Amino acid sequence: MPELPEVETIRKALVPVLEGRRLDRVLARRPDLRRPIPSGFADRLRGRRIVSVKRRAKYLLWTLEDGCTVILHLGMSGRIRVFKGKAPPLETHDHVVFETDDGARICFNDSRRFGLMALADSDRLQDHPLLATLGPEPLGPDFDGDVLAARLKGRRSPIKAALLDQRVVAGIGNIYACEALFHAGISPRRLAATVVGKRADRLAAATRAVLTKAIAKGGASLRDHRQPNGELGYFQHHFAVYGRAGATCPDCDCDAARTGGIRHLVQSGRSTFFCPHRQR
DNA sequence: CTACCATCCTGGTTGC
DNA sequence: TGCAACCAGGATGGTA
Repeated sequence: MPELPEVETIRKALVPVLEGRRLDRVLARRPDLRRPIPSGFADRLRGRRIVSVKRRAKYLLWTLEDGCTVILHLGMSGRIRVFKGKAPPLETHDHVVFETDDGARICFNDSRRFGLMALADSDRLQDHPLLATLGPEPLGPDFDGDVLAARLKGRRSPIKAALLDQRVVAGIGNIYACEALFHAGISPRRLAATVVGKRADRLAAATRAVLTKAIAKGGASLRDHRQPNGELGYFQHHFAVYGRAGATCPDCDCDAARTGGIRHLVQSGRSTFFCPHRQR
C-alpha cells in the first residue's frame, strides 16, 4: 500500500515528533511481523534519543544517538499514528508502540503484518541487506532520463514490471508506476530496455512530478493509508488511470463509450491501468 | 543474470 | 442478509 509518497508523508509528520526526543517506552506486542522483530528490540531502543528520521525507498530510518538505526517498512497495510497528550486505548493490530520523553505515543498498526522492523549499524547502513541493492531515489538530485535508461538497460520485462523492481528505481509501487507511465505517454507493455532517450527523459520527469504532487496531497488513501494525525491522504482524487477502467482519460477527447476508455490488464499478477490511445 | 510465480496475512468488497 | 470467493498498494525466495 504505502509507496514512496505515503511513506514520505509519514516521515515528514514524524520529524517534529521524534527528532531530538528520547524513547522512554518501547513495546513490541508480538514477536514477529513479516520477519521476527529483532531480539531485545525494545531494550535496545529504550532510553535512546532519536537523531534523525529519514527515508530510503519505502523504508523509514530512525537513527539513534548510539550508532544504531531502526529500519521500518509498512508493507501493504502498515499505519503509524501519533497521539499527543492523553492516548486512547490501543487498537487491534497495534503491534509496536513507542512513547517519547515529552509524552507522545507512536503506534505501528499493521493488520496484514507484511511490515517489518530491523536494526542496523548507522555506520554501515547502506550495506544492510534491505538497503544495499536499492536503485536511485526518483526524487534525488541526480535522477534523470539517462540514469533511468542505464538502470533499464538489458531488461527484457515490460516497463511496468521494471518500475516495480526496487533495484531499478526505489520507492515506486503499483499505483505510481501506472500513473507515471500515463503521464509519460508510455505503454506499460513496452519492453523496458527500449525506454531510452526522450522517452526515458519523459518517464523520469513524469515519475518525479507525480510523486511530488502526491506528497503535496498527503499521499493516496485507498484502503489503509492515513497520515499520522489520522487524516486521509487526498491524491487518490488525482489519479489519471489507476482504478479508472472504462473511464475517459483526462487527456483524451475521445469518447470512452466508443473507445473503451481506460483499460485494465494484469501484468505479473498485478493490476495495470492505462490509456491505449495516449500510451505507446 | 533475468523473469515469473507462489507466498506470507487480514479485511473489505463482490457476487450468488 | 449470509456466506464464500476474490482481491488488495510489497518483498522475497525458489524455480525455470
